[in-house]
Amino acid sequence: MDLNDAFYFVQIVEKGGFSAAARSLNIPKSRLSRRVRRLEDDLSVRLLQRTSRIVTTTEVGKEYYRHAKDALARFEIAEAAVRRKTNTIEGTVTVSCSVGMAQFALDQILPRFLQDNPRVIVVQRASNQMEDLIKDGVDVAIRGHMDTLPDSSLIQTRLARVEWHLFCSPKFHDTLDQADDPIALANYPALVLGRPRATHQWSLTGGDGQTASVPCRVRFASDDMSTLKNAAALSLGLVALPAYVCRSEVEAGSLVRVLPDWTAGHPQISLLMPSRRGLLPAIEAFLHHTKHELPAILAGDANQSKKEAQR
Amino acid sequence: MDLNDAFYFVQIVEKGGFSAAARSLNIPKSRLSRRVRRLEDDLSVRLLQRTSRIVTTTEVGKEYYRHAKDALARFEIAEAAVRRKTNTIEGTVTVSCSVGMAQFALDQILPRFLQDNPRVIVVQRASNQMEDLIKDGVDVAIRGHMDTLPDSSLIQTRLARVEWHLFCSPKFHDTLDQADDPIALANYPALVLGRPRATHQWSLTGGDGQTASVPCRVRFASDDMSTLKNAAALSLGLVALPAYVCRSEVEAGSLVRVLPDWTAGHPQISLLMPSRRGLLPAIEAFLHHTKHELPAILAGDANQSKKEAQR
DNA sequence: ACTTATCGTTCTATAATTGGAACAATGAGG
DNA sequence: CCTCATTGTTCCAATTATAGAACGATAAGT
Repeated sequence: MDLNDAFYFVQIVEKGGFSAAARSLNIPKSRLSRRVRRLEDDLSVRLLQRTSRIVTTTEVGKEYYRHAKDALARFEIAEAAVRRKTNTIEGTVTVSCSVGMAQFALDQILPRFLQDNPRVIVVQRASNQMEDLIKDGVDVAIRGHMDTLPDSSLIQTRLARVEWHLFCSPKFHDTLDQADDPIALANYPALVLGRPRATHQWSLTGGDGQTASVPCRVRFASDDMSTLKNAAALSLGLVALPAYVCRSEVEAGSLVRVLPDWTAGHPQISLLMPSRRGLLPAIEAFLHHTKHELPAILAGDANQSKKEAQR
Repeated sequence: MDLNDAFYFVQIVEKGGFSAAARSLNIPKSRLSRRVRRLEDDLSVRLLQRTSRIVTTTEVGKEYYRHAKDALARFEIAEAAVRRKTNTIEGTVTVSCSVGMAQFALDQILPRFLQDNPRVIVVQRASNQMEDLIKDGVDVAIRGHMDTLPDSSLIQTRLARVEWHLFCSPKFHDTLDQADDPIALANYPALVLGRPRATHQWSLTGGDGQTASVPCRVRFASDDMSTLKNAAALSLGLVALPAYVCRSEVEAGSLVRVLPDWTAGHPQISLLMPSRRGLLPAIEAFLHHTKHELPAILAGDANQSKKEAQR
């Protein structure tokens, strides 16, 4: 009974196929094919039902997967325990995050982490669509979300809450009829993140808890926050963005905040991990670093901002 | 990173030495020696301190042993879970069949199977369109078909051949011009299964092998055999249905068979499975049960029919 | 109704692992 | 002090697993 067979099997289940697993592990798929067959022969039961096109896990296969995955996690813990004792923080940490997070928050965090941990390799996957952490081999994901995340199989840690504000250029600000009433902002040209819905509107929350839905006219929609920011600076319209994304522009005066008493959302930023892998020292180190550094950056560390302003 | 190395290491720790472990496992000790060294190289730590006389576990080795033993225990649990399932008739069997088959044949078979196998869960998927067994996780499909099935990757077992007959109500039967000539039935209102083609016709086969194609006028088309049967009983027209579907109505006198010497098709009923290898006992039990019971029901078990008639 | 891309499996020369004997190191018993 | 049995390690022919191409099957794209 070869324990590695179980490992290969788990990889195939998680990656969703022989080829996918082979690519991910950088091994030929002929090996996987043979090893799984041997495992099935040993157990004298079919674990994967396969055609040339798709692979599905049988009832027994699911059962075996659950336990085997658990066993493998223990092995990783065993290895991690040894590495910890030998003070070797090394290995690869794969981090998933949104493009915006990459550009405006992790750009400050990751380089420092790499400096502090010279033997760690970081692979960053910036993407705006939430990927399957396990299938894509992601160790840590940093995501913003409005409501509580449903996925229960993931470990989640709250990092910070951020505020979204409305911004526009000073020049555009002058053209507003009234700059203190949400309703008055209706039907101004809007620069929106992502793909706009038919009837786009801003959901604003006032300082005293009151809410307002302001319909707007989509002038430009993009996945990229930088581009939106530039468009706003060129007076093309109003844009709702996370406060930390626009901080430097506001300080530099190229953007001004519209409706300073209202927010355009305050999502929770969470850190997600698949199961126990977080105990690997390199991942643990990344976790610690991020938990320690990210909230200050998202909140807009007051001291640092002031320092920059003084210079 | 070879997981088996960890297994060998644990054995050596538990048996107290390379030779003892080798004897216990019935493998040469040269293997153990090499594997432990490789494990130590991978972890870049010494796990066992060995002289030619005595073996002691290092501090890190003890730590690794604790976790690795734990992981191995999980693997045993995984294997045990599979063994249990392969030794017990239990688990879930997913059965795909046509709606008609579900209503008029499996309705008698499945309850008995469930009674006989109390630890088995059956999931029935009644659908008139052939689904992808593997993609949809179907263990067993029961299908009727005229010609040989093409799909080669599936295991197929012939269960029975059934006959389709023409039926109508006694009252409707009286209105027929001639009740013994296929040609004379042309253009009577027809109740047809499925979606009717532009030119619908019955393909009839006589007792002596002669064939006839009789065009007909579609009055009502439905996917549901029950509804068609009721419509026929209400004298709405002629209907072609499997004999076993209408047996009780014929015995009760609410339907009569038209052209008793002619059949309207005699499809093969087959049982399909994704693979023969590593069958779960529960599925095997279902197979056996179905092969044993279904042919009699489809053929219209004479004894049982008579018994029911006598009561 | 084609072509194309991708899937899992199979084939075979090649590379890695293995078993068993020989090995040096060690301590027990006389 | 000197066997001698037993320890873990090393060596090399024989076995076994492997990589990579070829393969048949299957969807999707055109």
